[in-house]
Amino acid sequence: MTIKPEIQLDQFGLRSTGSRIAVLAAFQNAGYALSQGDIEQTLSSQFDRVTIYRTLKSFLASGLLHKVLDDQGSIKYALCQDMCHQDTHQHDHVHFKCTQCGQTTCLETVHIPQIILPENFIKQESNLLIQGVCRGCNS
Amino acid sequence: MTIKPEIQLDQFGLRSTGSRIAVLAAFQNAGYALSQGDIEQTLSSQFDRVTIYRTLKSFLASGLLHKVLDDQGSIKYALCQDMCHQDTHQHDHVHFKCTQCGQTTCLETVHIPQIILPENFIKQESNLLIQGVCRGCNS
DNA sequence: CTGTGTGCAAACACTTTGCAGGTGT
DNA sequence: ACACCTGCAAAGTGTTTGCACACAG
Repeated sequence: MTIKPEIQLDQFGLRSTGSRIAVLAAFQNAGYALSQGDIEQTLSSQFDRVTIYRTLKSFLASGLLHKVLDDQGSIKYALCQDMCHQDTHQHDHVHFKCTQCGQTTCLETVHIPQIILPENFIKQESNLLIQGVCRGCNS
Repeated sequence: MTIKPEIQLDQFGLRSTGSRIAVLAAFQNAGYALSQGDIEQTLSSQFDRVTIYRTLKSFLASGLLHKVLDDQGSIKYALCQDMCHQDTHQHDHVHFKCTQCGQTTCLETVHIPQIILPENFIKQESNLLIQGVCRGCNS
């Protein structure tokens, strides 16, 4: 189920403003990762481009969104899930980008296996992007 | 050991020109992933910025380089290794980006484990970027 | 000689910054 | 009331395209 944007914003210590509610709702509706450009289109320029950049930045900082890597270099964002709260995050899931529909989704159920690094390397964070054909396009 | 740029270019069906030799040599010397900007700096603007973009593009197309993801969205490139030839590629190794020195290296010896995707997802390619502290900086 | 690569100029796309005015709490 | 958010303008950065000339094979 989907939490009402105003409430979720409040939970993350963010003020409820028009643009924030709209951007958050866009993520909730999409269900997949969005870039700044995607959001601008979705909201059909209701809000200034700059505002969206700043909104994304504050969402990232507050822990409402996490970054999703892309093979084209365009950074995308996705909603953090239940295991994530303002401070504790849980992001070891796999991201899947479909080469047909272009959508990048979080596969919450698929986790990044533990990787053994060579001596003296310290791991802090990891990102796994798998590309291929998604369920919807594979028919 | 390092192959002479002219010979390697020829092996991949590319003409030997000044910029291509210089760019390829830059990758050989660096030993880690470079972005367009890194190359421009390394070659201290000996060549036009546009030429470098086009050189990278042709290297990618011919299979001499492969893309390396970055958490900032700036795409980097790294030399393909021995297992790679014009047609057959082998890129299931891990990329490691050091948060201190900023270098992204290919950990050729660390492979991406097999991931089991949900029903009906077809995997074509995968990219694993691990961030942390590298051997050199961890002292 | 021929087709491909290069340099320059310009266009295009993406992101950030400064500032004045508006808004949530 | 106050701090924070927004919109606009502008600058900064990264990447692509068109065209004339140069060069590798």
